Amino acid sequence: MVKRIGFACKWVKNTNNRIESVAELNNRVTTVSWLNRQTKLDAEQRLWDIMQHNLTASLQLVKKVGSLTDQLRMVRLSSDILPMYTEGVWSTFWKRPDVRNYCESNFSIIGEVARNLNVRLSMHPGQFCCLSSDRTEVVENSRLEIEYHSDMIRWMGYGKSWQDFKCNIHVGGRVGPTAIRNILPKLSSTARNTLTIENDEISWGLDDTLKLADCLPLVIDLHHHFIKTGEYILPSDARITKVKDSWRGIRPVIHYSQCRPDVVNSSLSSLPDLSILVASGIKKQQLRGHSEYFTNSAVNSWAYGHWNWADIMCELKSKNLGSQLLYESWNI
DNA sequence: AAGCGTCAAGGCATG
DNA sequence: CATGCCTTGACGCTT
Repeated sequence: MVKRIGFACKWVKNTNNRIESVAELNNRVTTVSWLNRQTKLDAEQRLWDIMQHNLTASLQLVKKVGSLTDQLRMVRLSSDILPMYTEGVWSTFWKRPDVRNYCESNFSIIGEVARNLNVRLSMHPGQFCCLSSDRTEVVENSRLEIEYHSDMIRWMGYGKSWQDFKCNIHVGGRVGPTAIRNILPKLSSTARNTLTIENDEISWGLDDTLKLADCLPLVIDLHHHFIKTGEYILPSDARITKVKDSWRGIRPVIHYSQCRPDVVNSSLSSLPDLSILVASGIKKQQLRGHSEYFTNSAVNSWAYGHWNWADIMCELKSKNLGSQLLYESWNI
């Protein structure tokens, strides 16, 4: 069993101590408002160009990750590969048969390469995907967002069996875990095979996501759990056992990040104490932010204990650079 | 070349 | 009720 460490969405390089995006491995973007200012022809040409670029870049990214040592072969693909896929007006572009054919054949290559190179892939619909909203139109839009990801996952040849791919969401919204449970029968089999539920740091924490352990795998975000509760949860904790069991034999994935050292402003070799930080006037909002690198060695030592039972997705500004450093510090 | 304003969507915190 | 923030840069437009 390979123990993996991964990163999210973007490949960067270090140039003169500055983190710099590598264009040919990363996505291009556009905005609805920009598209609306163009002629339909120009706008659709732009979407076509972005689609071509992003699919090529995603393939190159998977190949790049596939060239790393086994334990670093894990990456989250961006949700922005096909911009406006679920937007009210421009979603029509993505229904064109020529567009769908292009997506289908190119995503299929990405999936094939990932499987050949043993790269573990995932995706993560963003904050606007709220399956547990109390507004029906928001739930419906969120369902479409899930199915957008499911289309990409299916084209890549995943979603055929339980957790051959991870598509991670938060509970989101005001209704709570029950809403997630209730909507599952309305989702595609691809979505039901790939969805995972992550605890957040404000509304729905680990105690809430655990209520879904019988129907979906749970992703514990160690940082979110710390921000919400102040706890450095241990691998031996009974709740961790429940999280692990929710994956039904597949090696789980957890998320890991650290507070920004300039916000915490304390020793980098001891565990920050949440209650002391909050008492000193630091807002939880500020503590939510992710650091550039994993500079706190005490927090790293604690997180290391979790690598035994789960692959670790790093959420860092320094992306692949920071996860590589973490791997090097752990692989002595 | 450099600087600045803009960006689909939800929801929470703040005033 | 209205505004700003979260995340976060990348892009396009102006100077």
